[in-house]
Formats: sequence, C-alpha cells, structure tokens
Amino acid sequence: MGFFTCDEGVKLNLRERTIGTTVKRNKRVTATDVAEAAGVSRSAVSRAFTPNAYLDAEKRSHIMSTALRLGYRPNALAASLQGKRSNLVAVAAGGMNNLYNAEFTAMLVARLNAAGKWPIVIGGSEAVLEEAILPVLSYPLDALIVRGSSLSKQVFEDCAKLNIPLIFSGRIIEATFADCVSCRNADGTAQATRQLIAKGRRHFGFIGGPEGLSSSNDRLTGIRQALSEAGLELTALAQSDYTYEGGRDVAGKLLSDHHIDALLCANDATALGALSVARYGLHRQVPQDLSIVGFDDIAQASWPEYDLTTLRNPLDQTIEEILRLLQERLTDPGKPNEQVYIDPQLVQRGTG
Amino acid sequence: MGFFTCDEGVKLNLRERTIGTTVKRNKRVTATDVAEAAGVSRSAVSRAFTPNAYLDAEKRSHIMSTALRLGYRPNALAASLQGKRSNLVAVAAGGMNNLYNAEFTAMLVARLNAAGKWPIVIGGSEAVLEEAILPVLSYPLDALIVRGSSLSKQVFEDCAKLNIPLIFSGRIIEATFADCVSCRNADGTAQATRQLIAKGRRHFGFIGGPEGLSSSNDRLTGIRQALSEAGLELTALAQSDYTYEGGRDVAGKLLSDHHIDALLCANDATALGALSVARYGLHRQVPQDLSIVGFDDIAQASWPEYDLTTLRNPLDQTIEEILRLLQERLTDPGKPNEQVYIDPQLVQRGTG
DNA sequence: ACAGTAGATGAACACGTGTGCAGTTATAGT
DNA sequence: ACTATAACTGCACACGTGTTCATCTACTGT
Repeated sequence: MGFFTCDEGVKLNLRERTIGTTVKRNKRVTATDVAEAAGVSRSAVSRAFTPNAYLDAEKRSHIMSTALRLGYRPNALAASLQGKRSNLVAVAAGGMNNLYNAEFTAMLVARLNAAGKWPIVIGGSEAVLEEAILPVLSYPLDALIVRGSSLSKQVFEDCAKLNIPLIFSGRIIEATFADCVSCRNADGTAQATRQLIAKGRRHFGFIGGPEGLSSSNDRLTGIRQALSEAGLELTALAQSDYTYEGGRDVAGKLLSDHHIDALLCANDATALGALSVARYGLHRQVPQDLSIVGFDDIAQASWPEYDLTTLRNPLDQTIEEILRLLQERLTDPGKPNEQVYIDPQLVQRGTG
Repeated sequence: MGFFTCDEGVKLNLRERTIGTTVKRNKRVTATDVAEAAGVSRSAVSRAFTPNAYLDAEKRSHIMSTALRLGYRPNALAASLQGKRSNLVAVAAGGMNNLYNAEFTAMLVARLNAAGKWPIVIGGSEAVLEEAILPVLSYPLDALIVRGSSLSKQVFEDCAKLNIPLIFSGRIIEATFADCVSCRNADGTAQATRQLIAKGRRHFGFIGGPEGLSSSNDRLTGIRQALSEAGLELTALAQSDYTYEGGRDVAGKLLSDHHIDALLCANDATALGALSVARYGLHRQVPQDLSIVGFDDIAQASWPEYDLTTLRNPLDQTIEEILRLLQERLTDPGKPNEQVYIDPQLVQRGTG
C-alpha cells in the first residue's frame, strides 16, 4: 500500500491489525502502533507531540516521520480525558431562513476555526433545537454559544451542572450564569424613527418578529419612544417570522389595510419582502410615497435593486466580543458574568 | 455549589480530586459520582443508561432520578473509546458567500441533527479550509463530508489511514476511497441551452466559477455541446467566483464588450449579480433583449424582483443521498464506493 | 427436593492519551 | 575528579466509560 514496508504489511493490513496476540478490527492508528514501528516507548511518542517536552531532537524527528508515514494523529478525545480542553464548542444557530442568522453563523464558524475551536452546529427550527441540544451536552464542550433563540430552563441548569459556560447573543439574559452580547436595539430604531419624522413622515407601521423575542420587542420599544417624543403614535402593528416570505405576506396585508408612509421592519429579511410587495405587488413608490427601513444590514440590503436603508447590527464586532468572552471565560472560569452592548448604526440608503 | 455540603467544600481544591471522600474539583459529574450518591456500583449506573441491560427496574429508576438531579450525562468521548460511534461528523462547507453553499450547509446540518449525527462545521475560504481540516481529524469522526471545494491529496490519505469515510458532494471524485453525489451538470445546461436556441437566441455567453472547479467546467461543457449540435459557437466566456458581487463585476464587463442575447451563469448568485447589472447598470431589457439563466435554484431566484430562470440543483434529494451513503457506509464499511448522480430540472421563470 | 435457568450484581479490564515520578545519562561548574 | 544540574527515558497511573466474567440470588419445571 505504499506507506507500509512488506514485512510490516504481513501484520498490518487494511482490514485488521495484530498487536501482541490480539487481533483488532481496523481502527485508528494509535500511539502504541507508532511506538512499536519506531522502536521507542509510547511515552516518547506522546512527548513528541507535546511542545517543550524533554525529548531528544533526533528521536523526536524520527518519531514524527514515522507518525506521518502511518498517518498517526493523537486522539483529541482521549486527550480530553486527561484534562485537556476538548476545543469543541456547541453553536445553537437560530433559524437559518433568517438571513442574518445565516451570515452570523458563517462568520462565527470561520472565526472559531481560526481560533482553533471547533463548532458543533445545531440548526433547524426552534422546536427541534431544544431537543437537539441535550444530546450534544454529552460531549465535553468548552462552551455553548446560543444565537437569538430562547431555550428552556432545563438546558441552562444542565449546562450549569455540567460546568459548560454559556454565551448568548442577540438576547439579553438576566441570568447570572451566562455571558451575553447584544445590540442596543431600542436606540437604533429610535434613531431611525426620529430621522423619518424629520423627513416629514407621520404614519408609522412596524412589522415585528416571532412572538416573545426580546430583540423584536426592544426594536418596537425604540420606535414608540421616538414617536411619543414627537407626540405621535404607531399607526399599524403586525407580526411576522423574520423571513422574506413572511415579510411579503404580512406587509402586503398591512399596507392594504392601513394608510402609512413609513414602515419599519424588525429585520432586513422582513424589510426586503415588504419592499418587494410594496414595489412589485402594490406599485407603491419607495421612498417617495413610502419609507421602508430594516434592521441588521445583511449583504442583500446593499444590493442596488434593494438599496435598503437599515440599521447595521455589527456582525464582526459582535462576533469579536463573543470570542473575547469565550477566551476570558476559559482562562478564568470564576470571572463575573458580562453583558456587552453593541451600538447599531443607521445606514442611510435609498428606501427611507 | 448546590449539591456539595460545606465540610466537603473545605477540602475542595481546584487542582486535586479525592474520590474516596466525594470531594471533586469543578468538573463534569461522572458515573462514579452518581453511583456514590445513589449508593450503587458504578457498573449499575452504566447499565442504567444502556437499554436492555440487566438491571432491577426499581434500581434503574432510582439511578435515573439521581442522575437527573445531579445533571449527569454519560461522556460521549469516553464512550467512544469503548468502540462506540462518536456520532461526530466533520462538514467542510464550501465558501458561504456562495448562497447555495449556505443553503446546503443549513439543510445538511438540520438533517444530520435529526439523524443524531453532530456536525463539526469547517468554513472560511478554501485556503483556510485545507489547514483547518487537519486538526479536526484529531477527533474520532464517523465521517468527513466535503461540499464543493477541492482538497489536497494529504487530507485524503490521512483520512484513509485514520479510517475516516469520505463523502463528496458537488464534485465527482474518481478516487476509490470516497462516496460522492453530484448533479448531472452538463445535462442541465445543455437542456437550458437548447431551449434558448429554440427561442431564437444565437449569441451565447457564459460566466463560470472559480478556476478548476469541475462543476463549473461541466456546466460549460453542456452548453458547448448543445451549441455545436445547432452549429453554433460560444460568443463570450468569462470567469468569476460564484458570488453575487463577482457576477455583477464580470457580467458588466462581458455585456459591454460583447454583443450577446443569452447569458448563462455557472450558479444563481452569479446570475443574480448579472441580472442586477444588466437591468439597473446597463438598462438592458431582460428577457426581451437578453436572456439570463442561472444554476441551483436558490431561494432568491424565485423572489419576484428576480424571477430567475434557472436549473434546480435538488437540495433535498442530494442531502437525502448523502445521509443514505453515510448510513450505509457506517453499517458496512467494506461496501464498494458509490457515485450518485442527480438530475437537475429546468425551472422556467421570467428571465429567459 | 433438586436441577436448571434467567436475572441481577460488582470487580476488573480495555480503550488511547498526558504526565508525575523515579531513575539514568550527559553536561557544565568548580 | 567530583558534584550539581540539566536532559532524557520508561513505568505506571489517571481520566470516564462499556462490557465481560464470575458469582450470587430467585424462580420455574419435573
């Protein structure tokens, strides 16, 4: 087979290996195999893969070349039994049909990889997510990162008992056992609302996200606050599911039922759907007759066919904070919990 | 603290762990802990979590309740040392800026979760990906699933030596050590091209993907074949990077430099960019003056503002095959390798 | 009454690794 | 030449789990 010499090939074939007297099923190459092949002790093999360990330089390079030839690689799981970090991090990604969540997860995964942390991603709908997380806790995780969605108390408690640090994003958790990083949602939408009022808008509508999500609620709060400052009230309120299709449907009905000249959406996907149905379905002039503003600043928002005015929910900054929190929590598990707030920025484009 | 009494806390030390006196450091709850708390042997605890193991029913329920109280959960890694499956699957996701890859990964993750397999996702650019995969091979993976991108020979060989099954998607691998499932790319583009010819198109352009990707090459082959059947030749050929932005840039130049009335793109993201620049940048009438056809049928293709004619690269079918291959490979590791081909379908919409 | 069997139980081993410990060798310092 | 120290090495243990094995109990069938 190329990487085994002939006499070894007798004992070492692809189907089964004979070690001592016992015949084993073909499994991973182990440190013992390398030790036998290199004619050294197993300890030496382990030390060869441990930086700064006492080991003769020549012996080390001999071991490493033998390991390379056999395709040996220390089993990270067996190592984790020795108190080493597993470097596994579970990531509960919110619904991926929310385009921001998709961008978020992609970037988080890339940054974790660059930091030598390996994300076990849990996706799917929120209902499935809850059930899927529990079995993942069977692995010795360095941490659990939760994006957006809400989880039951049982998961929290199990994490605490298993000593798995929790990091939340997109949702402020009042709990004392979790770090979290979130956007100042109300500040953002208040700012956007004031700007629209200054432009002469008076009849406001809002399309929120799934029931009970604090991100959506907070964004609504900001709008109401800015409106009341100007002596105005919200004209129309509707609820959707943070998706493009949901935005289309809900906005179509809302724009038909109410006379409004400014529509704020709880996220960009919803706003894109609303923009689509306003322009192509209802033939409204945006932004002449109607302003539409989103939240997040996903990639599509800047595409010329949309050119969506929105509030940037800074992705890189948020993820950088998550990695910082993760790092600090691992180096000092007793550190008090942190709540980090990120400021959104109004991105003025062509829809409002 | 919770489940430790005070006097135990005196001896509690961050470095050491005394088993005899039930003093433990800040780590996972273990089967021994549960055994002591429940007053049974550790074997009994292990059996309580093993279906169909001999264990008194009353004892079992007692163990389970104390386990629940302590938050115990068998360590999957330690279990995998006993020959149990780790249920970990590495997923090398192609570049996430390719929207199809993002959809693909999201769906694959969800389906794997539903099947009780936990994906370690490796993302980022292709250059990073290669380096990131190697350390992930330190975990005892059930399989490695590779989407789209190409990997070096070293990764293949290491997987073979470590006995990790390989499953490719989106790229046909001639190797004998990997299963793969791919789309009949050439058939798809040939079909689309014939239809465009029938509609009177004569001057064809093609924007491909990254250099050397077989998916892009195959799609070009199909076009050339259908053209030559009709005695035609390709008018313009350009290369991009499978992204929306890349599609915009390359199509802008290509449409300015050449007179063409039909533009086929190697994927939908590219086609959306091309459509955008054609309509909003160059003010071309699509489909009156110019037909544009994509490949994949991502979610955005069906949005009314695009209404993109494209070739559906069936996501669910592809992923279903991947899971089938995975399942079969795990139950019968000696099974000969399979190459599965999926038929694309022409989705006739408004752009060509 | 007795053998036979099924159920239940804990001790002990195996899995693959990192590392403390004790022992050996080489090198430097006086 | 002698000592102190550093470099090196292998044995043995620990990590948390599943499972075999021998042992023990309880029950069934004749």
